[in-house]
Amino acid sequence: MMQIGEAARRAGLTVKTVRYYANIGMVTPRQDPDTGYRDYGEDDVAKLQFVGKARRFDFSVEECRELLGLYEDRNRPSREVKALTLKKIAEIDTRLEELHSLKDELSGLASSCDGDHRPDCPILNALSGGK
Amino acid sequence: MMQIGEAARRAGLTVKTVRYYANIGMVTPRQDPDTGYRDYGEDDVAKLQFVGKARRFDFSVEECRELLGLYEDRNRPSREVKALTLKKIAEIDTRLEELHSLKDELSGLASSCDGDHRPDCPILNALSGGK
DNA sequence: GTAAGCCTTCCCCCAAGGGGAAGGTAAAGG
DNA sequence: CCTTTACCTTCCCCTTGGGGGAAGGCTTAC
Repeated sequence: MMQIGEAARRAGLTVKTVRYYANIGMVTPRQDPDTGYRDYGEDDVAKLQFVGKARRFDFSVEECRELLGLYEDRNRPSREVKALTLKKIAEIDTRLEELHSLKDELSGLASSCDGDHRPDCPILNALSGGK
Repeated sequence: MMQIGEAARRAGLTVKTVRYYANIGMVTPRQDPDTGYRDYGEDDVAKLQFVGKARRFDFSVEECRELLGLYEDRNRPSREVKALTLKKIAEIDTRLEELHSLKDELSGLASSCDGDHRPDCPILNALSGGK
C-alpha cells in the first residue's frame, strides 16, 4: 500500500490527476481513517495505468470509465470493447478529414500571399470575403 | 443599423456568440442609450463574418482578435498575417501526426480483437499492459 | 389587456484537470 | 525537543468558447 504520490509516479500521472480520478469515482482507493490519506494498492495502480493509457488513446474520461468497467468484468464479451474502439477510430477519422481540408485551404491562402512589407494580403481578403 | 438578432443571422452566428464577442471586446457595437439594446452597423457585421470564418479555420479567439487588428489596419505588412497562418498550419500538422499515429495503434488493436461473445480481448490486454 | 417576439443582465454548466492557499502529518537532523 | 522538509488534505478560482435558462423590460399586433 502506498500514498498518492507514489501511485501517481508509478502510473505516470500527476497527483492532481489521480486525486481527480478519485473524486469522480473512477479509481477509488482506500482511505486511512487516521491520517485521511488515500491509500493505493497494486490493483489501483493497475487501473490508473489503464486509464492513463486509454486517455492517451484519446478516450474521454467517460469512455475510460466504461472501458474500466469492461476491464474489470471477467465475463464481458470482447464485442463491446471492440465497438468502443471502432467508434473512437471513426471519430478520429472525422477529425482527420476536417483538419486535412482546413490545412489545404490555409495552405492555399498562405501560398497566395507574398508575406512582405506591403499591406495587400489575400489571406485577409479571403477571410473578409462573403460567407 | 440593426439589433443583435439580425446581425447574428447575417453573420451566421448565434446571438449568444455575438454577445460574447461584444463582452470580450472583440466586436463592440454602439449601444442605444434609451433601450440599452446593442446596435450593429454594416462594418460590425463584416467583422463578425470575418471572425466567424477565422474561427472555422481553427483560429482561437485570441488569434482572431489579432487577425482582426491586422484586418483593420490598412497599412499592416502582409508578412504578419502570413506568419500567423503558417503557425496555424504547423499546429494542424502536429495534430494530424498525433491523430494518425493514434489511429494506427487503435486500428492495430481493433483488427487483433475477435469482437465476439467471448471475454478474451487483446485491446484490454494492451491497455492494461505496462506503460 | 395580453400574448408574441424581441432584447437585457446574471448565473451556472461542460472537459479535464492546473495552480496555489491554508493547514495537518511524519520522519530526519541538529 | 524543536524545526525543516516533504509529504498529504480540502477548498476555491482559472482555463476555452460559448450554451441554457431565469427574471425582467420594450414594442407591436391582435
